[in-house]
Amino acid sequence: MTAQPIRVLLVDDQPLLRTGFRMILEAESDIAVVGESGDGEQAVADARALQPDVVLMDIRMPRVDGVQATRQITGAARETTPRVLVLTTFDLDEYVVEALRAGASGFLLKDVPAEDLVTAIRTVSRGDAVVAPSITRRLLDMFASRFPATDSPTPANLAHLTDREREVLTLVARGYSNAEIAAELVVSETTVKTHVGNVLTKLGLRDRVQAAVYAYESGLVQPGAL
Amino acid sequence: MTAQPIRVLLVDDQPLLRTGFRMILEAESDIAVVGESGDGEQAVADARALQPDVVLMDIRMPRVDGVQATRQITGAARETTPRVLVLTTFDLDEYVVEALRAGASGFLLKDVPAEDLVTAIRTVSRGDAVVAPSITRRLLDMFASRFPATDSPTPANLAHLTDREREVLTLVARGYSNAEIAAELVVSETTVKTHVGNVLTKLGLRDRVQAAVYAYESGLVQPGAL
DNA sequence: TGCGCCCTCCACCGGCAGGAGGATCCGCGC
DNA sequence: GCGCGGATCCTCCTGCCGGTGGAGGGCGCA
Repeated sequence: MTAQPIRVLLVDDQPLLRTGFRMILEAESDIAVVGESGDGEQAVADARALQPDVVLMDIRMPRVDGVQATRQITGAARETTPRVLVLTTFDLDEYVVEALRAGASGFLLKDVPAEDLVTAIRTVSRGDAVVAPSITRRLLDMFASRFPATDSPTPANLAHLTDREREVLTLVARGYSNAEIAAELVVSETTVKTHVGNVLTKLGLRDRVQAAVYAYESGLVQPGAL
Repeated sequence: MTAQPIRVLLVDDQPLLRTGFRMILEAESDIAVVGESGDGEQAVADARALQPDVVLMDIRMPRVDGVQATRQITGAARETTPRVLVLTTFDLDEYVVEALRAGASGFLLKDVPAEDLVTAIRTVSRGDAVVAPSITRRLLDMFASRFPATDSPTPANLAHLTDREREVLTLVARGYSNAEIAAELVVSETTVKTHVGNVLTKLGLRDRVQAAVYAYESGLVQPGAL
């Protein structure tokens, strides 16, 4: 695959498991196990010293757990940040989400077939991500529940707004006053008030606070887009 | 694998592509292509009539596009909802997210190796999900950026609020007036105004609209939780 | 050409919001 | 006991917001 073999660091508190993985991986000509770490703290140090391409990381470990170790490894601002492939015994959501935030490039269950493991390592080393199917399912579900909005891209009422009104609404939802919106759109404050009034009437809302809430709830604006 | 073969419906506006996929799939003994649809509208009808286990759905199509068709197929409240495996030519985020919301069980790029395609169909038919590695990468990135929450559970400033103030803030973020909040909390409106004033001062905001926005942006309240 | 929709702007007015300033009560820690 | 912070309540005042009513200009469609 590559001229240089993929450098892998094994991190697990069970030596037996590390040995098992090592045997699987060393059977592949393009993969080289460059080290083993027994806990998170050592893993962080080893990752720094050995500069592996991929870190195979158990999530449950003494001292520093896998999530924290992942955070520290991926957080290190270096040229070549190792990719972290997380191993979980159970597909617990909490760990998955945490590790994700920590910057992991993938998740596998420990009962992964040897073949899939090596494939996953190659995938991750390329910069792509890999997630066990059963975990993917949950991820997608969480994702879908997070973004339920577009089912009604324009919740009926939103469609009744003119472009200008929708534009004003988004600015209201940023916390702008009428005067600020007027300045932003280069029109008079009176005009802004007209638009805001129309929005409130059309959406059946009372004041601009409810309009801002509506903007978020309808998906017109989304958290983080600020 | 199963006694009954996996029933697959092919949806793509290019007949040539359908034929190609059909040839690949029919070489597998546990997979049966039960139909082909040339556009989204027909796909919805076929899915209803043929009751496939898996729908292989192109995203770009005339009339009704793949996202809409997916929504209608997965949205149909029936015993056995077909799993939808979406095919994209490019790994465009927009389509992926849209299809996700629509209830798709997976995403593959059209240049997927034949072997991976059949594996994916088997995975999806089991109820698991499958996503092409390059797309997974993006999904994880979006995920991580979407849930920065735990890193700063309380964006510093939020922590400075008292319980009562935080309570008032969440009600402000629901679009409640001071009078309504007073009624809800069974205190006088004056008290509410005091709390709101404290919140604005502590968070460095100007008015309740900005407070509502802050509540959403900080994650104190979340869309859909209404 | 005329109708309708949208964007633009104005004046007037009532109301709620938010700031200033001060006050009481309670619980907690020194 | 005393101080401190939080929750509760009050008045006065200013200002922005939102409602009402009206008006002109541009653009598309019948």
